[in-house]
Amino acid sequence: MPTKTFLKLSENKRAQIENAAIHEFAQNGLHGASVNALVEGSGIAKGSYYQYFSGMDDVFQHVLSIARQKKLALANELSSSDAREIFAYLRWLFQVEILFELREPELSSIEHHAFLENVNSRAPRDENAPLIGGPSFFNEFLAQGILADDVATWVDTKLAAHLLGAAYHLMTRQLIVRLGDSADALRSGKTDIREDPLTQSMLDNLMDLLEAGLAREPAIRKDFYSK
Amino acid sequence: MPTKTFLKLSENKRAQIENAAIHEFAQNGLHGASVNALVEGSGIAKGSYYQYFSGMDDVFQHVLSIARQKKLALANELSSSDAREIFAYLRWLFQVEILFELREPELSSIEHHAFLENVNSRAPRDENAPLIGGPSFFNEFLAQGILADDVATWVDTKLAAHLLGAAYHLMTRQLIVRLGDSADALRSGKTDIREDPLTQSMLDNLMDLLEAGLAREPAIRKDFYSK
DNA sequence: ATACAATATGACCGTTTGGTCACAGCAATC
DNA sequence: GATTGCTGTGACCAAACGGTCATATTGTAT
Repeated sequence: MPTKTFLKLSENKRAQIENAAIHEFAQNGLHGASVNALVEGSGIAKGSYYQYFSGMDDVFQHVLSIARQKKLALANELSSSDAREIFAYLRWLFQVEILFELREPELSSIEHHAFLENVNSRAPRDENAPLIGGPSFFNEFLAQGILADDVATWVDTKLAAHLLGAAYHLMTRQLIVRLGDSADALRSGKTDIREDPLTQSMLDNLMDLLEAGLAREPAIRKDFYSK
Repeated sequence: MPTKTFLKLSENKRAQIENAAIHEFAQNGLHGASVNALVEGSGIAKGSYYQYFSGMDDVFQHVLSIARQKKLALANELSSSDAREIFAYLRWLFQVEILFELREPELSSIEHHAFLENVNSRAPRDENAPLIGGPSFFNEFLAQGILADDVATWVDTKLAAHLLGAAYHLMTRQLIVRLGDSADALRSGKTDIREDPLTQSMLDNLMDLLEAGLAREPAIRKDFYSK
């Protein structure tokens, strides 16, 4: 984490440093970034930089925490109408993710980088943080779903949690591509995402895919094939 | 692609170079690898290396093609009993992927790196290659499924294709972790994956998740909730 | 005004990076 | 033996890398 010296910095100076880091990491991820680029982008001396952060990892973690903070704020802003039902909650999660990607594309990119670079490594995950979209998050999510009788008991929660995690992290960009021109209205807030027909129809489709797989007994499913 | 000089090399020398590259890329991906490491691992002079390849990308593409080749060979080896039904084919795909990860973990890692680094970048995908697991592959897969009446017509194939792609690339390692000790028997070939109860039960669960979402009319689904 | 601590600075360090190139070795042709 | 063309080599390059540190500047307490 940053030193106390950094935390004492003036608002705009800190913002300048953070924005440069956000820009760099969003483009190149953690592994692709360079300290020199971070420093030059910040407009301060290199020595100062090392007085604020212990190294690149430190900066990345800090920026990542900013991203998560902002997403949390956005999530609070977009209150969910009926989060009790578990698939309504999942749908709400995707809406938050879409809005976050639209409004804070760089911070969103950083989160994706963090997720993917974590997946990529064979190192054991950090299970300590029950983060939104993290490895243990959807596990807990599904466990709750079973308790609430929204998810079928036969579902292998660990397996399904990974499936949800993959969908959660990899689907958003595709959804946004599909939004096309109507993305602008969502980004600016002119359209409420909860009432945007295109978004909702895509989410209908996606949620149907997921919900059908999670909510039903396979024996019952087999009896009522669509064909 | 490699120069003709490289293709004229003796078997063991070429293998030595390729193995070094495989090792390096499996560990660090394309972006994390270094030319120097590739050269030193190969035991040849740097000048020679640049006589074989135009640069790191070139080596990576070559190694990637090796990986795809080997996976194809493995796929041919593991003949599918009933590939006509589309979900049986999907199940077979996952089995191939599991075996590939078990028997050629480094090549598999390279493939995953290629996929993830591609996802990560905002650059447009290469749609020219209808590769197994590639962006257009599952699209075509689902289109066929609809024709064969295995997939419901209401399914948004592009959306679902991305979901399948995500599952395909991110689930395998989790599946293998869950295999635990029985992985060794599969790796050595002592157990046929098509008859391994643990594998099949996990695939049952995974396929149920996917199949239920893809095969059924949402209206029908809603009538027959498991609860 | 003085003293002392906290902060800011960029020149500088050794290392590693991707890439080149003049030269050496070698086999085939004349 | 001389000539030619292909292959192999590692010293060498400029640039970039992460990181340090003596020094300069600023802030604060006395």
